[in-house]
Amino acid sequence: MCGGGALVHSRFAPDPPIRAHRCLGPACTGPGRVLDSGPAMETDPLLTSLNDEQRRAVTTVDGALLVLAGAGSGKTRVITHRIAWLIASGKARPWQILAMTFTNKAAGEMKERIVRLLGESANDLWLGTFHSVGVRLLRQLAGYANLQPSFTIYDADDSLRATGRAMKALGLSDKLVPPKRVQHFIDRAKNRCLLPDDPRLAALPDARRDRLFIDAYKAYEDELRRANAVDFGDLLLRPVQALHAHKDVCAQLSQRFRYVLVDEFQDTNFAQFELLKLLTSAHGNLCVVGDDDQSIYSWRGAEVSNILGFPTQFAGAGVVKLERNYRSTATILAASTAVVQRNAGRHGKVLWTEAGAGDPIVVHVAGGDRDEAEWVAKRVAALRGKVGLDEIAVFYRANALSRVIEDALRASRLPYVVIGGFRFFERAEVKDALAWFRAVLCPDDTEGFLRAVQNPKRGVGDTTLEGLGDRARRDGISVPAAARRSLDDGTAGRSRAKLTEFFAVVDRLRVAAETDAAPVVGARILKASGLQQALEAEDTQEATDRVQNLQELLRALEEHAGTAEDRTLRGFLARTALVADTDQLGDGQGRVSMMTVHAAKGLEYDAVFVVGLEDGLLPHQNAIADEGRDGGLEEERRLFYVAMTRARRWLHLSYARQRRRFGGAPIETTPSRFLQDVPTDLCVLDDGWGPARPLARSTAWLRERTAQEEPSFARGAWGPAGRWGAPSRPPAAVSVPVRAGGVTRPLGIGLRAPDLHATDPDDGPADDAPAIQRGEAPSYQRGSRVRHAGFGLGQVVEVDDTGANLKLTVQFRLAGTKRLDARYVRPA
DNA sequence: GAGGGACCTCTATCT
DNA sequence: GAGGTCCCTC
Repeated sequence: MCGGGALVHSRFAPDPPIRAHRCLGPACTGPGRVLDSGPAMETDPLLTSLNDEQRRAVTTVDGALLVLAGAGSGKTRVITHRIAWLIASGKARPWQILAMTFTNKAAGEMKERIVRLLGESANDLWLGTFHSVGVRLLRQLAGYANLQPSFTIYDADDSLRATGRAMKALGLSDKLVPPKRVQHFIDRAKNRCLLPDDPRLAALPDARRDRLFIDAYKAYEDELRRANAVDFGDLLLRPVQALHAHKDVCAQLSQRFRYVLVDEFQDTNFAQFELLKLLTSAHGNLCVVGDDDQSIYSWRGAEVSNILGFPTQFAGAGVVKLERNYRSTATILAASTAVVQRNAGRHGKVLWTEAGAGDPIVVHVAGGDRDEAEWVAKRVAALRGKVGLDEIAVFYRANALSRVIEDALRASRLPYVVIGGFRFFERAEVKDALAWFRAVLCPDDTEGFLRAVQNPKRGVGDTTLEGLGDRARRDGISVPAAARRSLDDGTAGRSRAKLTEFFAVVDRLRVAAETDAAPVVGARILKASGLQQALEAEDTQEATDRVQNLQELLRALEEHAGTAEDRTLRGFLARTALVADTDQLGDGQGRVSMMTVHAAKGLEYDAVFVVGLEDGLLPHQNAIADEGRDGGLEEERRLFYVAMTRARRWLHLSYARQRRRFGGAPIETTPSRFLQDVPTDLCVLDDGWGPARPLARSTAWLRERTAQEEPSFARGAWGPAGRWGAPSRPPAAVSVPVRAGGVTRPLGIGLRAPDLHATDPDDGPADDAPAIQRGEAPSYQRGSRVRHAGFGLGQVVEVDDTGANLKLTVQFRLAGTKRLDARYVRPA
C-alpha cells in the first residue's frame, strides 16, 4: 500500500505545542506536575491502586528495566501507569515518550487508558505498533534510506507476487522452489537484518542448501527498488540501516525519545531489538514488558533470547516480576501452570492468586467435528444466562476450524464475530479498489498497477503485461513506468489504446487527489475506475454484496479522514496495509468472539472454549514432525497455555475423535498430548447428554463406549503416564500457591498429570487402576482420604450405607463439605 | 484476450 | 470446500 507521502517536514518534526489540559480521570495529576519521589509515592493516586511489584515497575524509570509479567498480572496497567507517572513526575513530556505494542488494538486500548489518566495531552505520545512506528520513522528518514517519499508498502500478497516475478526473471521455476518458501527465506533474512550480500546469509538453513535463494532475494530487492516499494520486513530493517549509517541522526532521535517502553517483548525479533537499542543509545531508558511463557511467534522471527538475555544485554538492568494473577480462578491458574511447567526453557515464575477455586474445567470429547461444534453452541446458549455473549470466546489453532463452529452457532441463532480468517481488506473487490488508489497515488507501484489495469477487464492481458515486465527489468524501471515509456516510443502494440485510456483516467484522478479530501477522492476513483459500474452491471446477489463492501470501504475512509493522524488517502493506504485481525475487534457487540489462539493473545473473556485439541492441530503437525528442533513443541505448549489463561471463570477444552480435512471424509484423530498435562481432578467431563460428571467415572464410561465403537480411541485418552509413551519430562507435581487471608497454601496436592486410568480394552484392567474400575467397591470409613474429579482432595467425615447406594459426606480442602454418591470419588 | 469448466492442492499461526 | 491454475473455446 502506498505509505510515505509528501509529509516530510524538517528532519524530525518540532516538539508539538502543549495542548490545553483536560482532566478526564480521577487519577489525573495534570501535565508536568513535578513530584518528588519521596513521600508522594505513598499517597499518589497513580500508585495507590498498585501492588508493591507493580509500583516498583512504574516508578523505576531511569535505565533499563525488564518487567516479567505473568498472564493476568496487570501488565497493561503497569505500562499505562508508568507513562502517566513519567509525565506526572516531570520526567518527560508526552512527545518524549515512545511506546510500542504488537497490535493496533493493544495500542488503541493503551492510548484510551492513558487518556483517562492524563487527559488529552496523551495524544502527543508516540504510541503504536512496531510496524506503524516503522512507517512513521521511515517517512522522516526516507532520504537516508534511498526511498522516494511516495513509497508504497507491499503487503504479504504483493510481496509474494513480487517474489514470483523475481524468480521468473531468474528463470527459476516455481515448481522447483515454491515462491512461498523463498518469501519466507527473505522474511527471515530481513528479520535478522541480513541484506542479500551479507555473508552471514549463507548460514540460514535454506541458503546452505541452495544458492538460488540468495539470488532470488537479490532479484526481489530489485523488484522493490524499481517499484519504490517496501515490505513488512523493510519497515523495521530500513530504519535500522539508516540509523546505523547516520549516527548523528540516530543520536538526535534518541535524545528526542527519552523514555522507550515495549509491550509483549518476548515476541520481538532481532531487527526490532536493534531498533530499540538504536533509539535508546543516548540514554538507555528502555523498559520492556513481557512473559517468556507467552512467546508464540518464533516462526515469525521472534527471539525469546531477547527477553531471556535482556539483563545481559543491558548490564545493570532492573528486573521486576509480576506474579500475582488478577484474572482467573485458582482452578484455571493451576491447570494452566501445570501445562506450562512442562517446558524446560523458562525464566520461571510462580503465579498466585487470591481468587477462589471457581468451577472445574469442562472437558468434552466429541464424536466428530460437527458434534463438537454443536456442543459448543449448546454450552454457549446455557452460559448466556450467566454472562453476556461478548464475554464468551472460542479459540482454535487454525482458521480452517472456524467454519463448522460458525455453522453451529448460526443454526442456534447465536450471534458471533470471526476475528481474522477472511479479512475485509483481502476481499477481491476491496483489493481492486485499493489497487486503484495506489495506482493513482504511487506512480511506480507495480503491484497496484498490475491489479488496477486488469480490474475491471479492459483488454490488457497477460502477454502484454509480461512484455512490460521484461522491459521494466531491462530499463531498470517500474512496470507502470515501462508502460508509459512504451506508449511514448510507440512500442505498445495492440494494447496501445487501452493503456492510453487507463493512464488518462489515472492522471486525471491524480490531479484531483492532490487537492480534494480523501473520501471525495476515494469515491471518485471508485466511479472513474469503472469498478463499481462493472459490479452493478452483473446484477447478482454476489455482485450486490460486493458493491456494499465498496460502500463499506468508503465509510472506513470517511472515518479515517475524521480521526486519523494522517488523514490523507495515502495515510489510509498505509493503515490498511498494517491492520491486523485482532484490530477489527468490536467492543461489546453482544456476540461470541471466534479467533485463532495467536489472535487471542492479550485478550481475556469470562468463558473460553478451546476446540480441536488434537495431535496434529495443537500441537500442530509441523511442530510434531520437527520434534526436538527449535523447541517447536514447547512453543505449541505455550500456545495452549496462552489459550487457557485468557479465561476468567469458565474454561472448556474439547476435541473430536474424527475430523474432516479439506472437506473430505472424516479421519480418526488422536487427542492432544497436552491434555494429559491438565490435572484431571480440576476437570469434569460433559458428554453432552446429561449433567457434567467427574472425569474419572465418565472416562470409564467413555472407555466402555469407545471399546465397542472405536477401538483405537482409548489408547489416546488420558492414559496413565507411559501409556502415551514416556513423557518428555517427569510429571511435575504441580502446586500453585493460593494466598487467602494472608496464608499461602498449595491448591490441590500432587496434581499430577494424568492420574486417570483409561485402559486399552484388550489388555485388561491395569494393576494400578482404582478399585471402582476393577468392579470392586472400595470401602470407606471416617477419616478416609478421597479424591473427586471436580472438588479435589478431601476427607470422609461421615459414611451412610443405609440406602441403595453408598453415600459419603466429605470435607474437601477447597470446596467445603459435600454429601455425594461414593461412586463419584475414589480413594486418594 | 476473455471466460468457463475441470482439476489440483492445500492450511498453521500474522505484522 | 474453495481458490488457484490449466486448457479449451469463442
